[in-house]
Parts: sequence; structure tokens; C-alpha cells
Amino acid sequence: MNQKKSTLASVAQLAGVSIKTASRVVRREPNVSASTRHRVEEAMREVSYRPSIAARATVGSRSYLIGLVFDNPNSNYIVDLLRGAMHQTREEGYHLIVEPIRSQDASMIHELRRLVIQSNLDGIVLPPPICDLPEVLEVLKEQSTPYVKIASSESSSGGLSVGMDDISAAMAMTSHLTDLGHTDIGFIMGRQGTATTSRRFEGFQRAMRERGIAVKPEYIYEGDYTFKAGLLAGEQFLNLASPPSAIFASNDEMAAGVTMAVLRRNLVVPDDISIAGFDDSPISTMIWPPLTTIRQPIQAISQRAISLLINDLREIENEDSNPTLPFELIVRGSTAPYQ
Amino acid sequence: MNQKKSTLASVAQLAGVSIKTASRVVRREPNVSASTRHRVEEAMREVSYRPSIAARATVGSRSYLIGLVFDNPNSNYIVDLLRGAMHQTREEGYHLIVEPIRSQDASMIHELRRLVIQSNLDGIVLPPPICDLPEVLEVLKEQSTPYVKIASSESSSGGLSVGMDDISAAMAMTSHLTDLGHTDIGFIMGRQGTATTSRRFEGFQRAMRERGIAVKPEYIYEGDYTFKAGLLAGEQFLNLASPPSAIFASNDEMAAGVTMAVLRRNLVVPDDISIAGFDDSPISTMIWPPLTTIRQPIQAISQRAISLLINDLREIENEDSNPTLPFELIVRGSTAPYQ
DNA sequence: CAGACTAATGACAATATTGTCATAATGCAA
DNA sequence: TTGCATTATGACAATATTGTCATTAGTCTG
Repeated sequence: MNQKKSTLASVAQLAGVSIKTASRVVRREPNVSASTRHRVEEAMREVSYRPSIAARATVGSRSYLIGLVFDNPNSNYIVDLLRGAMHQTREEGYHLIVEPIRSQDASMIHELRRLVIQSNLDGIVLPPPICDLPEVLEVLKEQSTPYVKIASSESSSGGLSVGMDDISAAMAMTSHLTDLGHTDIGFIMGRQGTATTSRRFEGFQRAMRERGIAVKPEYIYEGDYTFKAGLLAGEQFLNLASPPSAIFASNDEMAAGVTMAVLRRNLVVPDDISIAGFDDSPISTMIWPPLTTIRQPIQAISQRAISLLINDLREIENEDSNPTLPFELIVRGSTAPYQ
Repeated sequence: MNQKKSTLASVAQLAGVSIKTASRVVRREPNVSASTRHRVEEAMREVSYRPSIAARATVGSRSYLIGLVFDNPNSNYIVDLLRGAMHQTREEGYHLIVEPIRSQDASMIHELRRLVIQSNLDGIVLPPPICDLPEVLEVLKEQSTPYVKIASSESSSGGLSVGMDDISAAMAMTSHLTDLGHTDIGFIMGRQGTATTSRRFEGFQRAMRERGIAVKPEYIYEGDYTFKAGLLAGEQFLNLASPPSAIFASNDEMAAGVTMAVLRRNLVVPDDISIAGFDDSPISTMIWPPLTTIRQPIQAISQRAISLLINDLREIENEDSNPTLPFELIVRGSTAPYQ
């Protein structure tokens, strides 16, 4: 194992150029002749050169560090976010600093400021619900640290937000159910007050309207994304004189709750009743039958967020283009044709 | 907001000493007079000095970076691990670099080596199942990067491992059930081949033996930690001529599966049958009734791992003391006295 | 072919910190 | 007070990289 010191100096020496020229090749700066560039690249490969982030950070301009703060009860979401973010940061030669924060803590803002200043972050990714805290955005603006929000409630208060198209996704799921012949479809909403909740409901309503199917008020349940809410919703629906033949829950946890409520009645999913979820969280395949659901492109979203942060800083000002990434309708065993 | 440049130079100037002396105070080196130390500390506070990890890393001795690699399907476990690790690294003035890896990938070892070399990690935390891969340990030894394993299967192949006492925890849960008057207790094992699985089973058996209660072979089910395994186990137990009055599953997912199997029969938990889980994962409170379970001190464990890595490097060689941290028996609604 | 411009390259300083070694200050015994 | 040992302090180099500016080479225009 020949452990050559993989520094710019060694590369430069090997290529017979100055350190600065080698640096130029590494940084992909202009004004390097093709032949020189080639020789340097050869040398880089030879000593398997990896720039020292530490040194780069020391000189100051950039830290090559991207932050990802989180405060989300849903671990799966976080880990997926993390996976995408890590992949992209590594790809770009950056490092990712992950920081759990507690949004309601008084010291939170203080710690955030400390993180941003001390680590001299080049940018920061703000997943929900942090992306909707005005005081956080305030600190970042004050420190002029670029940030990208993920699935932000509002495109208000500035900054780019990357996410998915909840409305279209909910429409797609609704269409899936109507295509199966269902018209009496129960809908379980999420917690009131978040943009995601209303977007998913909006998508459901819009799809129903497009098909010309009336939405009965008793087929709407206001849940809160918990298993228990799904359980209660299921019971309420099944107690109706004419229960729905399909139930679309705003997330998988609630769909699992509905599933349990249905099983309790000795009904079988999907023969007696179809159930659809949203999120493709692990619970969707843990239960039986596995849930038909919507997969959010979480990894792709965080990858995109990182990429924006690193490469397209200028365009961040241009706020009108919040990218949305494509979702996926995953049909599993919990939905079947109406009979 | 007076943004003083919080550098050692500014501290030194303010205190009227050389940069080196200021450095000595920061590093808590000896040979600094009390008065000087005091003055410098005052100055540090004044400019709210934070050492630049980047610069420290540049000069070489340490990188002030700790790595945490993971490849675990259980996101909650990872996030908890992360929380503890982040807290401790921040506490010690280090940074944490998190890296998801795929153990079965051929390129995995290559990437790991790259991570260790390029980032010049001061240490690395290895959660299961990575901590049990000999080739990983090999690379780390080759690069002489200190590592601490978490809940390692074997204390073999060197290195410290911090974890919890699965045997005692399983004994505590079993005692909880026998204290409630249960003697016919079904046990659902986890996936064969992991140390955790056999330790939990061992604890169950030992507690039963201590109480002088015979363990019937038909009350043992070999599961694999999935919801479905719990479902099947539950059905099998309930089909017995004399079903157990309590079921202890090796994790919460399986306990949730059992719960669903019981509900399907229109039996009620815990009146007809008590159910206990293990891990205190989110599902334990998502279902109804919420599960009596064992909380692993995951955050404390990773905190300890980081602390060991940073402070007690020498003692790592001293392998006989693998620390175990205390668990917690959490009694919720799924267990009740035998009637 | 001169002049002017542009492209290519390198010398050197700067970054925040730690390590090495030299020097200054202090304490203590004779 | 002298000599010696210890403690306290600082000057300077080193780290790997990037930014600034100067210099050299190359190309185009008239």
C-alpha cells in the first residue's frame, strides 16, 4: 500500500507545474492549456489526489460544508433525506453536517447561529417543519447563509423550496380508485394547518370533481396522521348506513389504522373494502395486505436541494421556480376493483 | 450585532499575550500562569471565541471529525443513534460525518477506506450490522483509525463495544409478566444468528427457570422481527388447545403483529391476553393498546461511544470492559394481571 | 514585424491553528 | 547574590489550499 502524500504540491511536482496551476485544474478554472490540464489530471490520478477540505475551509472562501438540520418525528423521512443529501454532497466533494434541533426550544436559534457561524456553512437544507419557522430564516439571512427549503408550506418568506406535487399525487391516487370502479370513497385528512394536508385534500377533491363524482360530507374525516386517527376514522366510516367501498388516507399510518379497523369487523381488504395510503413508509409493507400508496421521491428531493445549494446559488434569488420532483403510484394488495 | 472576528489572534491581542499562549489556554496545556489564563479566558468570552476546526485539521494532528457509518433498515434506531452522537460530538467540539453504506456492495470497502483517508477521521462509530463485518474492521486497523462498535455480536475481533444488557432486559420483562400472575407465556424469537436474538431468548429462559416455571416448546416461535412474523406467531399460539395468557415478542413490530392477530379473533388486549414488546420503537405507541416494552438507551449508547472515541483512546486496547448502559421497562396498556 | 491584446503560468501572501525551540522570568538553595 | 532548575512566554515554521498580482508566451492586427 504505497501511501503517497496526496497533496497539491506532489501533484504539481509530478506534472512539472506550479502548485497554483495544479489548483486551477482541480478547481476547473479557465486559462489552463489543454496539454497542461491533461498532464495534471494524469498526475492527480497517479497519486489519487483528494483535496483537503480542511485546508480549503481554512483559507476561508468556502467551507465545503453543507448543513442539514432536522426536527421531525418521522425517522424514515429523515433517513431518506439523509441518504440523498449524503450521496449528493459526496458526489460534489462536500461534506454534510447533520444537526438535530428542537424547534420549540428557546436555545434553538442560538445553537443554529452558532452552527452556521462556527462551521462557516456554505449552505443549509431545511426540511419541514423547520423550513416554516420565520425566525430560522431570519438568522440565515442575517448570516447570509444560502438555504433551500424542502416541501415548504408557503413559498412565502423567500428562498427556494424543492418538493413534490402533492395535489397531482392525490389526484393520481383518487383516479386509481375511481378507475377501479369506486365512487363511494372515504377520505381521511391529515393534521389541519399544514400545507401538505390541504394539498392532498385538494387533489382528492379536484379528481372527484373532474370525474363528476360528488363527495359526501360524511365521507370526510379530519385526522392527524396517527395510527389511532385511522382506526377511529375506519370505525366511523364502517358505522355509516352505507359505508364507502374505498378509503384514501392522507398517510400510511392512518391507512394502517383503517386496515386494523376493517379487520376487526372481520371484513377483508381489499375484497370488501379498498384502502390507499400516502408516503410509502415502512409500515405500508409491514401490514397485511401491503398498502397501495404514493412514494415520495425524498432522496431525489434532498439530492436536488444539495445540488441547488452547491451549483446554482445565483438562481436561488429567482424564486418563481420551485422545483417539484415526480412521485410514484405504488399499487400493492390493498386496493382492488369494486364489486 | 458586533461580528468580531473570533480568532485566536484577536483573543491574544485583547488579552495582551502571544497567540501561542492563547492557544495554550484553549488547549488546556500546562505552563500558563493563573493570571494569564484568567485574562485569556476573559478575552475568549469577550469575543465568544470558537476554535476553527478547519485550521486545526489543516495542521494535521487531528481532524476533529468523527465518522458514523450506518446500514440499518431501522430508521428510528439510526436517528436515535444520530441524536446521541451529534450531541456528544458537539459537546466535545468535534463534528460528526455521517455516511450511509451498503454492506453487501462490493465497492463498500473501497468507499469506507476513502472516507477514512480523505477525511482523516479521528475515530469511527460502527453500529450493527456493520460492526460485525471482519473486512470493515480490517480496513480500520490497516488505517489505524480507532473505532467503537455498538451492540456488537461478539466481543471478538477486537475493539470496544458499547451496548445494553439484553439478557437482563428480557429477564426484567419476563419477571414483569410473571409478577402479573402469568405462567403460560409465549415467546417470539427474532431472526436466528444474531447475538441480540439469542441474548433476549436467553434472558426469557433464565427468568422462567428462576421462577421455576417450565417453558413449553409450543410456546416458542421462531420469528424474524417482522410484523408478519408476529401475525403468524399470534395465530399459531391462538390455535393451540391452551393458548398462552401472555406473549413476549423480541421486538415491537412482532408484538404489533400479535396484537393484530388477537384483535382479529375479537379478543381484547390486555384483558384476554397480555402482549409485551422490545425496543420502544414508534409503533409501540401507534397501535392500540400501546405496548409494554423495553426502551433501549440508544442515544446514551452512541453518546458513550463518541466519548470513548474522543477521550479514552488508550483504554480502547483494554478490551475486557465493554460498557453496557441501563435499559428501562416501560409499562403501557398491553399487559395486565392474569385473570 | 511591431504593437497590442489575451491566454497561460507562477511567485508570494494569506488563512487559523499547532509544534518546536529559544528566551525570559521566577523560585530556590547555597 | 550567584547559580541552577523550572516555569512561563513568544518567535517562527509548518500545514494545504486559494487569491492577488506579476510575468511570460502566444496570437492577432495593421
